[in-house]
Amino acid sequence: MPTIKDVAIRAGVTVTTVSRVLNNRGYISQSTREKVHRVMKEMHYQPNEIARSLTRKRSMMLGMIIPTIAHPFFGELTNYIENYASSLGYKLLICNSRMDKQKEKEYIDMLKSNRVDGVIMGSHTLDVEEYVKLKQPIVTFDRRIADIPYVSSDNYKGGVLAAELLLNKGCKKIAHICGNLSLDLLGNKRSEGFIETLRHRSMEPAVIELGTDVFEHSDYERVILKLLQEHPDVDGLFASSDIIAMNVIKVCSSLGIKIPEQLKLIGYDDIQFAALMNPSITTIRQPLEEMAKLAVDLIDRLAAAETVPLEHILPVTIVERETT
Amino acid sequence: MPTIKDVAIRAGVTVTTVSRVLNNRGYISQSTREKVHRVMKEMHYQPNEIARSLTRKRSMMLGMIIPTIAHPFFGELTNYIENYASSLGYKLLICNSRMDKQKEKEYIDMLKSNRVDGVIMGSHTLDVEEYVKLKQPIVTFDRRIADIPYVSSDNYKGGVLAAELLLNKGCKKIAHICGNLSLDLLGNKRSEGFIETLRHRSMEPAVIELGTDVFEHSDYERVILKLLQEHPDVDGLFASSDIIAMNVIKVCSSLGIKIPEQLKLIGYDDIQFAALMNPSITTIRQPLEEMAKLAVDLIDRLAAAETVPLEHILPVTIVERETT
DNA sequence: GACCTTATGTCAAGCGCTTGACATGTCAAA
DNA sequence: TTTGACATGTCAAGCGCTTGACATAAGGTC
Repeated sequence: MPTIKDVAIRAGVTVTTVSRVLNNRGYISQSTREKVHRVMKEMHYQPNEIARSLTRKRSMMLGMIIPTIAHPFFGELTNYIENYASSLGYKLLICNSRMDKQKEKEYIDMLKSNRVDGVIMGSHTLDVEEYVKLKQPIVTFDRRIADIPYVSSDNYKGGVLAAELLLNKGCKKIAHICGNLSLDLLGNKRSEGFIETLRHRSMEPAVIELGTDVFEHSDYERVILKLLQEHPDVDGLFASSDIIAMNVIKVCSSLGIKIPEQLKLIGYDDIQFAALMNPSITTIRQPLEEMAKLAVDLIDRLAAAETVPLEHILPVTIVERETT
Repeated sequence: MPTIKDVAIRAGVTVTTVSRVLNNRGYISQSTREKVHRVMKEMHYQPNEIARSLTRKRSMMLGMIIPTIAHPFFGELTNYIENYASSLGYKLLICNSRMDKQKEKEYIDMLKSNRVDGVIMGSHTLDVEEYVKLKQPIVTFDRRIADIPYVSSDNYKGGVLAAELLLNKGCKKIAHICGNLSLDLLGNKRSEGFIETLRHRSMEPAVIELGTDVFEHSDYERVILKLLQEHPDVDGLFASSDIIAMNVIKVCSSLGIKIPEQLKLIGYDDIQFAALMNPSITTIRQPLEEMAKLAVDLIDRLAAAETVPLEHILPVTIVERETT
């Protein structure tokens, strides 16, 4: 591959001159500029970004750590993040932590070594100090850690909305299935909002907590089956993610429980499949695209040494479909 | 951040010595090695991978270009690729081309500039010459271009299996919905295998081709609706992807067509949602994990200047579920 | 004519790391 | 004592690019 030096020689100027036209700095005559450009074309010159990163001390690279990109929620989120990041000139390095503490740690070290300009954390098995020792700008999804800026949807409000809709639909016996509450995630507020709202109406929902293993769907089905068998009178259910809701539909179908006639179901996230499911899922919609943009903007501003507010809670909306 | 020089000074040796212990080369006494390691720990030293990439002329970075990571097929594929790549020490840069020729071109340039060690192409809007000018190792998914190695499932066989199953189930009027055949993709062989098998039995399926826009699901529904209305007697349908099959289920449900009683449906890919759908989808399974590993291995060998075979067609299996 | 401004370039150090070439010391065998 | 084989380090060039510091020349202004 030709280097800047090769271009300079061929164009009959010095590397500084070539660098100047490359970076639009200093004074360069039109004719020189054109000649340099022509030579670059001729030689198929592509500036070596690695070398540039080294001198500029800026890699224009972002790291993103998530449980797995195969999960539709993270897939959609990452998609938005990559789209927006690339429009700002950033590249995206993805890291599937698989919710493994060790891997998460290794990825953090790797990202540091690669001098990424910032990291977006969507996987949270680590303790506070691990984050803090990271010197790069960080933004977190759905978790508040020390003084690291975070982005989340209004989880509490989402829970409230779900409760109110089930109540309005006349549900008498309500249940809730949520992820593992032992992880310190803001997503847990969905459950809080939901439960507290019901309690205001003197109702106590049956609550079931799932394991931390995002990948084991068969486990989901087992737990849901148990819930539905132990509480056959349940007529309203709030699942803390659309994936869980999909599993509920599946189990109900096998049990012959009709949705929404016998059981009304609400999910959370509004991933694309919520609408594609049969029946399509009523859900609490997170504004994923805005959340993604916000996260990238925060990193961008942090990288420019700006100080940014810590808390970024975006509004949710309820999307009514066929399950209610 | 401390540099190798800082470590050297603090440890009372030269940078060469530190570099040697970092890379395990040459002779280093146990005591020196330990001292250096201790100092690195103390200073929280992290070797600058950018600088290392520059001298080694090896970035240990792979680029992956796909239409969108939000699509579950690519999400799952990318997940496997990242998992395996990271086990070999590679990092993964993702690029969502959105099936946009211009973007695809820009990403290719970007990856070249960043001197990635290889690129995995899963998005194919570009013409042959664009690929060939790329000097890095490339591997392609589902497309044969010049002498670039490619990985795909046995698409033709998949089509045959689907046809045979529908026939065995006694379907009399069969239809097929496929992606856009104008793109030069190996996936088109699914349709070939399917149609040719039916013709051997003197049947001619109704075939509908979808647009190239992977993102416009509402378009899918419209087309499917039209097919089902124009051919109300269709009792067997092969969709060339599970996503399409999901849309079919949705439309059938709205039309009151019972699956599998009135219509038997087969998808392709076996993405996770195929099993989660209601009814769960019978589908042709691609061995995604092996395909992912194979692609990474190919890149790895290409990067080591090995020559590798061009064609890598992996076997498919049919997974029977509730839609047949 | 002296001085300033603007235009157009060149020089060379430095970013953090690797590595071939070279020096020095130690020790056992001849 | 000499020699050779290790063992343990150091020197310095180079990877490709950026950039502050420094020429040089051409016009303008007073």
